[in-house]
Amino acid sequence: MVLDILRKHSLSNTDCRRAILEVFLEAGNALAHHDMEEQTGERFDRVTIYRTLQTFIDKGIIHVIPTSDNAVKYALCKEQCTEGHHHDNHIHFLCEVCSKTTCLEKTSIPIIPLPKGYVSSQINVVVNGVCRHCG
Amino acid sequence: MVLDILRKHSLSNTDCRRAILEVFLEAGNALAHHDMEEQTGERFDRVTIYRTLQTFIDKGIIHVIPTSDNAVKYALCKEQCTEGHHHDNHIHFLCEVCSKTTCLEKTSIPIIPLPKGYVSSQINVVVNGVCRHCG
DNA sequence: ACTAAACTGCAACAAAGTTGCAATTAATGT
DNA sequence: ACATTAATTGCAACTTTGTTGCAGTTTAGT
Repeated sequence: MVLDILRKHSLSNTDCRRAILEVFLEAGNALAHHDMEEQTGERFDRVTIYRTLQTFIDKGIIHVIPTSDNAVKYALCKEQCTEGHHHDNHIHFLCEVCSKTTCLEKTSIPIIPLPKGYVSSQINVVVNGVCRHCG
Repeated sequence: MVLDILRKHSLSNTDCRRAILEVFLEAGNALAHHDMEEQTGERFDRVTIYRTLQTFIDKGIIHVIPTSDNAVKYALCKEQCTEGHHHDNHIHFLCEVCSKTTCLEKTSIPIIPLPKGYVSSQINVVVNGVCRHCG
């Protein structure tokens, strides 16, 4: 699984990359850099984690979520994303109780009417509230 | 104008508060903490600016915009906002050319269908693209 | 003009993110 | 299996962003 992802994006198979992908796959929700340090058992340097996450973004493996609490979070992309182009047009949900951020893959972003002269290239929707598990 | 705002929210009239409000009124778009330091001519301490911005948020004078480039930006609220409760249910637009963030006051946030069990309390929509002036 | 409360600046700190460089590790061909 | 090259990592140092406590100053109200 993890190895498939790395091979598919022609990334070399290293400890850190494997560990980070495993954490993403297990978590199922979005994670911050800080979470990554913890979840990998402080085995890797902060800098290495930053660089690995950046590599994954560049390759279209993960995407950044602009949360309303201004913590940068990352989540796995689905199939559609490729190197240089992300297509994560789903809604993100930030639970106020458990403060987990999840991708609502099945919801798609509605068409938003913009004023004259504005052209949209990407739309980010972050919904705050109470999630399925905490409600 | 500036004095009216301060009086209306029973805030005392100080140099820093006046300066910051003036910058907001002149700019018309959202500004980051860093912009504030610059625009006020480095006259005030970083800490004072942070605290002033926080006071304005608490009083419902400005609101925070969670932008997709993960810089915290602030913009003036319209009439509806009051102490403790913000009602900025408009869309924010981040221009990829001039990188200015603007509030699209006249657009309102569409109804977003959530999966079963999710309850929404606030929705943030940030549209990236090219704005009226750069398009 | 006086006083209490509010506000500001400073110092010190913590957290988040970046860069350069040397040492290590992975992938390749033989 | 092994040597070579290129990619990756860890470390040190640094920048930026944001926070806290405290002492000195300013504001609002009498």
